[in-house]
Amino acid sequence: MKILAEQKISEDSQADLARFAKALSHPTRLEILRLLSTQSCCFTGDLVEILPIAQSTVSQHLKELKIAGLIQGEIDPPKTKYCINQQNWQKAKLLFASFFE
Amino acid sequence: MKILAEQKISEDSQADLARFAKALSHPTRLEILRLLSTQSCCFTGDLVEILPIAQSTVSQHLKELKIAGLIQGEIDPPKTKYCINQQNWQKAKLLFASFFE
DNA sequence: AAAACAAATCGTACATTGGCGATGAACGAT
DNA sequence: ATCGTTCATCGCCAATGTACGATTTGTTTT
Repeated sequence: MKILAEQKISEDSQADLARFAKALSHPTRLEILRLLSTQSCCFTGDLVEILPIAQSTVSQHLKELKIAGLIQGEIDPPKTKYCINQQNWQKAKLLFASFFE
Repeated sequence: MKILAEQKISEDSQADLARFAKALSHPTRLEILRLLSTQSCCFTGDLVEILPIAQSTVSQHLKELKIAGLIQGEIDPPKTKYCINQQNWQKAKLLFASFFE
């Protein structure tokens, strides 16, 4: 029972790790995360200015990062402010670290 | 000059990180890497037996992992033996660790 | 109510991925 | 030389990802 439960957890962790890795697998998303983790937060508009891609594309990458759980956005009308989701950021950090031993 | 060089290195590292993350973004590839890192090596056939997917698909994932530099294969006719590429494995480990601070 | 702004979403185009079966290539054994 | 084994590659397809411009949504200001 215990062993089965642990296997289940391990499988889930592997799926989680795959999802996090997928979120990190695009240079633009890495750049967004790097910007958000150095500055504590960013408005979408700031990112659009910095990144050499269209506003709609930035918005889409932000959406993916949000779905992956790595960032969170709060509306501060008329702007939206994004920051790292610290809880999942730590979780991802741990998952990667333990994957590499 | 030094600063520019460091920025270049940093950009390259980000691209490297994205490529590593992409290689890790599929559960099957994570499983392959996990198997290879616990046992020191594996024949393709062993992986095909363990994994619930077709031989050709396993072979394709192995190819991707090889291109990403995370594994290396040596032919031991008629079999092929795969193992972790330790150098790039360490590189990936460091890149992920420093990305998460 | 209208205009202005920020950001999300929609619709479209194209490239890439992930899966499979079938075929090909390399090699050892018969 | 043929056969069997092992693995890589090919061709195909559906599904997903990436990018864009255009439009919509939501809010503030005029």
